[in-house]
Amino acid sequence: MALQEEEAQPAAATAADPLTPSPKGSGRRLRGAVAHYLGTAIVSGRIAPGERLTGEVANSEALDVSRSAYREAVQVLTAKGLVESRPKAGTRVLPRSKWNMLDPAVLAWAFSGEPDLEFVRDLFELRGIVEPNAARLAAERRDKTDIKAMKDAIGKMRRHTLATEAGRAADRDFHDALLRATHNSTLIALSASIGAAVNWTTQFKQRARALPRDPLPDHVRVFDAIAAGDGEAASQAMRILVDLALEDTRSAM
Amino acid sequence: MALQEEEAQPAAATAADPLTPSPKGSGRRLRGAVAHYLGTAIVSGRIAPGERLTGEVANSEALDVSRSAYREAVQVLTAKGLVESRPKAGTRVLPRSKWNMLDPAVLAWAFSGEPDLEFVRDLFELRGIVEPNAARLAAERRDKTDIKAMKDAIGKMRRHTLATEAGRAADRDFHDALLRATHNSTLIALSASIGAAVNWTTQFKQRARALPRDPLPDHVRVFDAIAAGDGEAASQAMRILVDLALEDTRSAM
DNA sequence: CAGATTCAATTAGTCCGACATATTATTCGA
DNA sequence: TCGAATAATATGTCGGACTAATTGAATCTG
Repeated sequence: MALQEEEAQPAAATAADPLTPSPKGSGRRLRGAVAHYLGTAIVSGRIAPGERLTGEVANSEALDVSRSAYREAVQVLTAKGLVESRPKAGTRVLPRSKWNMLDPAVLAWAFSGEPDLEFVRDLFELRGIVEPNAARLAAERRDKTDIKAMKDAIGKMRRHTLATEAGRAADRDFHDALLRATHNSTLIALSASIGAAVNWTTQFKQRARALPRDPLPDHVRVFDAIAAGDGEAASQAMRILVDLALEDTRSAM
Repeated sequence: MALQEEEAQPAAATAADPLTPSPKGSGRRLRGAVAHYLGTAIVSGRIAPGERLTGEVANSEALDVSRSAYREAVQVLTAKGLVESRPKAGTRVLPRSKWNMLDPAVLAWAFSGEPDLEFVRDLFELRGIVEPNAARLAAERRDKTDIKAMKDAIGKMRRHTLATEAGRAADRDFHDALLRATHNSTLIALSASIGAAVNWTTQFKQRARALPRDPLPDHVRVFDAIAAGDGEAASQAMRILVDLALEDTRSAM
């Protein structure tokens, strides 16, 4: 039940260690680890909506952190709509409809374990709606900087395969650059969410050992249309790209 | 500079009172007031990206709150991507591209003052992309509960005008019910954001004394198409609705 | 006996003061 | 001039005490 056991312990714990900040030393801050622990517990369903989580005093000392750190972690969850705290009533998990599913951290928690297939479908549906339209806007508004960013991402994708982390990063960079090229702050805010979907998808396809298609040509087609300023073509190309990605992922499931 | 002055003070403060939780008593919690204060200060641009806000000790005592409460407020801002804190370096405002613009609280802060016209345009663009497609999905997936919720909202819209708060709430309810009818968790998460846009828009049109169009027929058309299960018609009707709303707002600016 | 009211128990909210830790900036030495 | 040890500084964490709000039960009243 402890957070950072004294030193090397033969990994004898029956239940999975609740908190281990990160491999070497202390990566993120302590409260970040607590937030991650509670966040994954909630998103994964281990603590169901409506349930009351243990009181601050008890829970904080069970996790072996100060009440201050624990509370700050809970504030983060509250800010993301996962829980709600009231005196005497305690801290309750809110219904899923209140959760900020598009928050990058929530997405990370959702994907840290076995992600819900239905949720992956939802994210793809969002991509299918947003990205083609975003591509159209990008084609109309992109400036030299945007084109360069996308070109660089394409170049990196060409050099690295999707099996490597660098390749996946390049993929994410491309979609990120595209969203930025729309110069729409709300779409840019969606970049992190869509990036998470893209990233997890490719990783999943890798894991399923099903990498039948080279995604590069699709991306190049989108890029060319945007660089040429052809909104309609960009939208069409992006729709195909997303559809194919969805198909690949579906078949890999 | 004080948060809650002893009692009735003749409002003699030169600078606007930084924190006054809410009219009667203490509506939201203290840290909520601090977060609101800092949040609006950042979103409104009074503290520009890259700037460093005053140290915790100094700032907390300037606001007349404990350092704990102040820190918890900062955690909220951190969770929403507005700031980033590191030891010795202090707490800096992050670039706008890192902000969770779609977070309900951030939207509320953005609309608490004079909202940025460009941002309103961005939100409308998002509506224009998301809502027609959402209407299509809603037409395909809605169940009896969804239809009832939308029907109720339409009924309320019929009874109250948009000049009243009840009318605006009904408008929001309709769009919220529509997004929920898609049964897509990411779109439901967008409901709060889109609702904020809808709400602010109608309010703005009211303020400009320009209420030329009765929005009810448009909404009814969307509802009928969804109830009938006609996705294409629902999408078309919603596109018209959003376009008209955008046009009205644009002319009111 | 049903309903409203008071009251006490519980839990989060706030406060304070101290120490630990991580970075940056500086200073010293090769 | 450059690099490494060092000091200063702001956040991070801790612990305990007290406050305030809310709930649920006991109690009083109609």
